[in-house]
Amino acid sequence: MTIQASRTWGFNAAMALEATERARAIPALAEVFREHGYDGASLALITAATGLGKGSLYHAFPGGKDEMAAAVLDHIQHWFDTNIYQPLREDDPARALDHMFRAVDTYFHSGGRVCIVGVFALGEPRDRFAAQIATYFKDWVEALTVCLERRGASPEAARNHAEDIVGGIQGALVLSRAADDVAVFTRALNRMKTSLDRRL
Amino acid sequence: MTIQASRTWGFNAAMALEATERARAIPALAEVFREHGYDGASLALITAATGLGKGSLYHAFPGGKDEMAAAVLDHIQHWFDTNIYQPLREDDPARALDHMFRAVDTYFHSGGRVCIVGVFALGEPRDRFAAQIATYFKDWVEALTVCLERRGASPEAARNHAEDIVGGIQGALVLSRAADDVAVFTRALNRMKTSLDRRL
DNA sequence: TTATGATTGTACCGATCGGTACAACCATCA
DNA sequence: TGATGGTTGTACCGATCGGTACAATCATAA
Repeated sequence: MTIQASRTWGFNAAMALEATERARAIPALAEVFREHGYDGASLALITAATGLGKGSLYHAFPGGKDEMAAAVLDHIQHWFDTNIYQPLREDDPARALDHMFRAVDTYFHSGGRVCIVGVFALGEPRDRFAAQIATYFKDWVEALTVCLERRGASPEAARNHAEDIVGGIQGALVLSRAADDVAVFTRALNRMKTSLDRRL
Repeated sequence: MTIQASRTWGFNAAMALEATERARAIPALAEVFREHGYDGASLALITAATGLGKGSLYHAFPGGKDEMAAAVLDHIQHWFDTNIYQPLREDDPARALDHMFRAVDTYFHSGGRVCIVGVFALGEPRDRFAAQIATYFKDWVEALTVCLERRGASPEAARNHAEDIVGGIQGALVLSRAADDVAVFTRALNRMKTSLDRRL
């Protein structure tokens, strides 16, 4: 549709097309990496999930699996940045926090979905994507710290609480997945939300 | 030494030998699975880490990688049970809690070491070892709940706090690994320790 | 309609995977 | 010393890995 039309644009249409093809493949790629990890995401699984043959895949991602995973991480980073970190830094603190918890609950399917960045952080591709992994969590903690400070917490108290929350979310994902029970995640999230009132 | 001597014991010496050979290999196996995950732990890495050839390896673990990983999980479960869960259930609560935090800090090398069970829970071998993974966390939460109840907390408060702590430890391992900074883990652990006083 | 160039399915590559088979080895015991 | 049986190194298996090459295909522009 839009793709077919874009073919007639002329000069740099190829670049735009390539970009939209990449973007179109990323959700499926993310799901494969999320469910099988980096090593477990074989080309066979990837072609099946994306519906793209090896030809198209390596046309869009000349760097192979490495570039696919990097693109997925970039996409996630961008999504969290605009949808969660920015509001935490700039919007009304109470509103931004409430929004964050709702967005996190939705994004992780109430704990039924695991965090790719967390999976990568614990697994073997840790070193390959170390920078992107570190940035994801660092930005989250920092944005949340800013938000809690604006809400009245001292710098150290805000940072401590922010680390507790971001870590708590990751831990809740682990426990929820281990028990195969999304209620674990939901409970943990609710406790963090109420802890906002208890802790200043 | 002891192994050579056990060769002359007679009748069921073979079984004892096999058992000790298994036990001797388990620490190295655990390290490989911890650092590379289940899929990433190739037979090449395993033979290198254990110093055992394929012949010996499949003699001690006829079930292959599956049995090796299961043996590692069993060993971990047993270690946590005797060293952490049992004291939580039976010893003086304050002493058991203090002991738990110290043991956890030591076991995970202050966050430099990752939790194999957590890695398995998030990764692809999740279904294969689902029962062992679920038990590990369930037992931990339950033992900790018992301890907090004996310390005076209500059943729900105890359970909530226990889930927060076990989840918090797992989350702190993720964050610590992502940032490649063990201080993150140490800080989180200290905060949990002090939260014991704040929360009843 | 034909020429062009982007797109893609498919055959194939060497490497490595987990696992098996088996011959050589070695300490024991008669 | 020679026979025995547990132990182990090594060659090999089919399958699959990530990646490459390339010919067939297709929509477009002339």
